[in-house]
Amino acid sequence: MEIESQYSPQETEKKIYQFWMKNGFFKPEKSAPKKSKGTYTVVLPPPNVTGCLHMGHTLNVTIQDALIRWKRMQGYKTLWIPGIDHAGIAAQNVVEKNLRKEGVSRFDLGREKFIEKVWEWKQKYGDIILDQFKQIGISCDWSRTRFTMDKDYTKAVETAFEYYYNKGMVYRGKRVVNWCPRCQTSLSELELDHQEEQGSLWYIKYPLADDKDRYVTVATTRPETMFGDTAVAVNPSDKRYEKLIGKKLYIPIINREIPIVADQMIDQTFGTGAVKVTPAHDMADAEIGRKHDLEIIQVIDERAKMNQNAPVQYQGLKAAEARQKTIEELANLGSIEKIEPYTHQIPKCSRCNATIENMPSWQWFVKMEGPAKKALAAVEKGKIKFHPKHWENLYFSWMRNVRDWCISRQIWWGHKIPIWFCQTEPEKYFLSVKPPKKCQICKHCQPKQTEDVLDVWFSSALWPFATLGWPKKTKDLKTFYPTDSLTTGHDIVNLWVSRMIFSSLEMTGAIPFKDIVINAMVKTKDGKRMSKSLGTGIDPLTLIEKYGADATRFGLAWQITELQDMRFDEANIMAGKKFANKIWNAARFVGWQIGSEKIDVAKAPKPITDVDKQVLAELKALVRSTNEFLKNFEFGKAIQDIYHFFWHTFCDIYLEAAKKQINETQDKKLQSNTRNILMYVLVNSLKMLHIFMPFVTEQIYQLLPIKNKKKALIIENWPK
RNA sequence: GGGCGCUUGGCUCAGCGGUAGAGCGACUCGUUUACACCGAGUAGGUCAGGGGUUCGAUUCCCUUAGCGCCCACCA
Repeated sequence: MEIESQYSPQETEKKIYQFWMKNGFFKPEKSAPKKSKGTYTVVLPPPNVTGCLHMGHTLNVTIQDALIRWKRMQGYKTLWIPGIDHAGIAAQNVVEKNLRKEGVSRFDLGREKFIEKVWEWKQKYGDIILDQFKQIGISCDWSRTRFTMDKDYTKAVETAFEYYYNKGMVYRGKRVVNWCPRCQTSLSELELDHQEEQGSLWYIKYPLADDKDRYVTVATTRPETMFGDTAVAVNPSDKRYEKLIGKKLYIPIINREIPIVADQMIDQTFGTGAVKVTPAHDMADAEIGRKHDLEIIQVIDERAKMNQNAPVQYQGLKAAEARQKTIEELANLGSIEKIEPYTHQIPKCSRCNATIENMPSWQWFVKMEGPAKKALAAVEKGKIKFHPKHWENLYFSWMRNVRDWCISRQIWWGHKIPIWFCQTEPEKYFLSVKPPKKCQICKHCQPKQTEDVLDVWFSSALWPFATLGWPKKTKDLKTFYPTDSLTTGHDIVNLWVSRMIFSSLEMTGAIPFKDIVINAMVKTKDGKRMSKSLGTGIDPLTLIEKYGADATRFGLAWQITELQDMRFDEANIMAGKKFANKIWNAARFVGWQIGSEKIDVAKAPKPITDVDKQVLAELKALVRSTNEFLKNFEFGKAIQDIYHFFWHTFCDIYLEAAKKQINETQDKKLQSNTRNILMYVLVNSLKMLHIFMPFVTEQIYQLLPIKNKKKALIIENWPK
């Protein structure tokens, strides 16, 4: 073989990937043997349309590709379905931000036009993201690529909603949400930034109703919400207030009567141990309010101004202005006991930095009691396993305390909830997936669909089966479902994995997957989060360009342990590049020793010398341990062992010995046997290496003189 | 506030009841007909601190400190 002594991934990788694609090796129909050992299915956690490839994705798909390639070579009918998530508010944000550069808001455009814009974005960037994945060399069946807003997928979403609705599991309720007064939408916790602000803690005296000379002092950072107070809460075991529980207090200024209630939640050591409860404007207070059946009085509106429930002189004031006025008025009344400086975290809108207001709003919920029970049992009984196991704790703790799922969002981009409101009786509604011909309530009005959109996770929860065609009874669904393993980060165990499990049990009656592989979070060497905005992110595409995809994959796989974080060290990628070169040169040497004679590697040659014995025995042991490691999803150990064998046993010891066994003897039998062993060990090493470093290994395979060679290494038989 | 994880040679990490290993890096020597992205070696750690269990602990338990993550309703 006339080959360069330096392996250059950049030229090879593109060529090899095209070769695989052209031959359809990623498709189960083309890659599986006629008599397959069964199926092995994986669904790719769909990246957001907004995203571009980061180290987390790279690690995540490296693992999945190793599994899929391993199973494919073992003779399973393997399918790996890729796709993209429409990413709800994240996508809406990005497009909105882009529009803002042109001085246009989404409200200027209107809903229809805006959604068109998001679709344009998706068309443009969806493919870019998938191309990035291809650069890593992953073997997804691209012909089955799905998007969570595709027509068929939308059908699945509607069917799922219908299912819950018809079973009486969907309801509408008022709940305190995070509201951005500028963006006019509720936001999830993930969409908030917390900023430290210097504020004050005001100690305000609330007089007792039956004895105006006595009072209870409450501490608050938000005095202006006092007009919405419907109780004062104390800890039941707080001696100071024991005798006051159940008595009434007056809210200063407005002199409305409110009860003193007892609640475990109250921290006796904070402030005065007595808390004003404003169920409308505080999540915690809302919880207390629910427990004690308190009235909810909203005093701040959607624009963060005081509404008609506040005293007249306050109405229309911004919350901050109202606070000032409240303090002045309280001071005049002599109701302020003291003021302490207080530093606290203020929630801000991550998009526009406006201060978030908590306020009650109507939302849609799915009852979780039934689904959670089933989902819990599936993991408890071991039908679904977490790897590493301890991650199941995260799942259990969430599932055991799960609250009803708020599935509605007040954004524009997403699946519209198929609920229609009667215009005659506006409180009444009905379900209709298609625009209804007439109102099912009053039979004569023109019903209006809710503006709300479903939580993105509602649709991603259906991913394992909706990608296979559900609710249609497709051949794919029948063949490939349930899937086998799901690989993802621990950050979305509750958001996503849990929801896939119960959704699958509800919709299909089956578990969505058997094994959940939790991959580590990739952090910087100093343990910092990798983030673009912090400038701590590392772009995997740059690494691929610099060292090659094989090296990048190797470097990441090498660092896989059971830990929750991976401190990423680029040195390992460099080691990967060296290793790729080592493999390349070992193969070059073997090819050189052999010439053009085709070697049969179907069976292991018989050893003659001690080194022969050693290398063959170690290879055999390696195959066994590698299978064991992979079965247990211990990828780091697997690649480290293969590396060690290849470099130190095969190259350092056997190759050196082989030089002597071939060149320093006249023994023809020993010479040819040594050549056979060289080729045999090389090819079998390549097979195992292939699942982590697919490109170099395939390239070498293509060049080697082997008898009865398969068309490609990717469909070769896994060593026995 | 609660929960979880981590703390082992310069760096990234294994390991595990009987006084420590790998890769990278460093150093020494060697090799220029597979590979200098190489080979053969060497140095380097009181296994975060304290306490306990034990014949014996890096390994088990408690505790302190630091780091990280998740959850949460400190007004």
